[in-house]
Amino acid sequence: MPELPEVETTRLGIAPHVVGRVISNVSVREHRLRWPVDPDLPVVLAGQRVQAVERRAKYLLLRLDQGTLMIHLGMSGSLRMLSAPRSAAAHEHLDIGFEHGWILRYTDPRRFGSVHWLPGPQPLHPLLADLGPEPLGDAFTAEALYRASRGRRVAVKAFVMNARVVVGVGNIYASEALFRAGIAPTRPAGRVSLQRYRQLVMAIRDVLIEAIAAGGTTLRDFLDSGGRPGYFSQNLRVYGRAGAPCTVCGAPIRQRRIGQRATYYCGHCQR
DNA sequence: ACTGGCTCCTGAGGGC
DNA sequence: TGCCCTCAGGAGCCAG
Repeated sequence: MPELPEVETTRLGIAPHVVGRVISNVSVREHRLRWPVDPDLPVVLAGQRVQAVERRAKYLLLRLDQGTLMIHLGMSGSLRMLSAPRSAAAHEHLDIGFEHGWILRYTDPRRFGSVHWLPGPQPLHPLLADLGPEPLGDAFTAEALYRASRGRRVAVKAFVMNARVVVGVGNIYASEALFRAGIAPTRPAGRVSLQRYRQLVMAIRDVLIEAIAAGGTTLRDFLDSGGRPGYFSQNLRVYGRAGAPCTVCGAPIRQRRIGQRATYYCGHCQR
């Protein structure tokens, strides 16, 4: 489900409800996520105040008094704010209850997501250690992409989806950004010019910013922390549009698999 | 060092 | 209505 805009939408949605609040009780109904949830989590979290809600890549980072709660939503995860207790339905694996009565509820049918407790002030968890720059930050530049891509034969789409290159570019927005930049997704990363990487960097930034402004993309089931869908799906130009006319030239949008992921593109506009 | 392929898991949708 | 197959917004891990 979530790509970076959906994670950011979630962050913006939960922060006003939890920052400054003290955790009163935590219940874990299902420990078997991508990695097992620490059985001591309820004891560890109780009594701690939330200082901030940050994001690194697609990881949500809840900064608490004694450390960081690191949450990944995987492919099908979501976080909801509940204003009062409500019995848990299937796949609603974890609740974080606060002293003001609200509950942060984690749901994840496929259980590809994760919840880690990182004790200490500035934890550098192994999962965060080798991540590339944030796509909306200053370190994400065409020059850096160009340099990192020389000699690489991997398809440029797989290249920009590699979290060591740049984080937060998932399957939907990779197709969308490459379309906007006019670059064929199959083109080897090492055979994209600096000028075209400039186009791509701008396109990635634009598409992510627009998607965040629209509240993310709801394809099947994405709902934000208040239970509302995102509206960016109305702005998708290629993703999920196989056979439909290109919005620029009218040629049918094509679909193929790159790196085991569905990829959409215009064979006429993208070279 | 790269690259491609596999894997975790549940649910939805299509074909028959 | 039911069964079987394919596919799904992530990403860590492994063999070659």
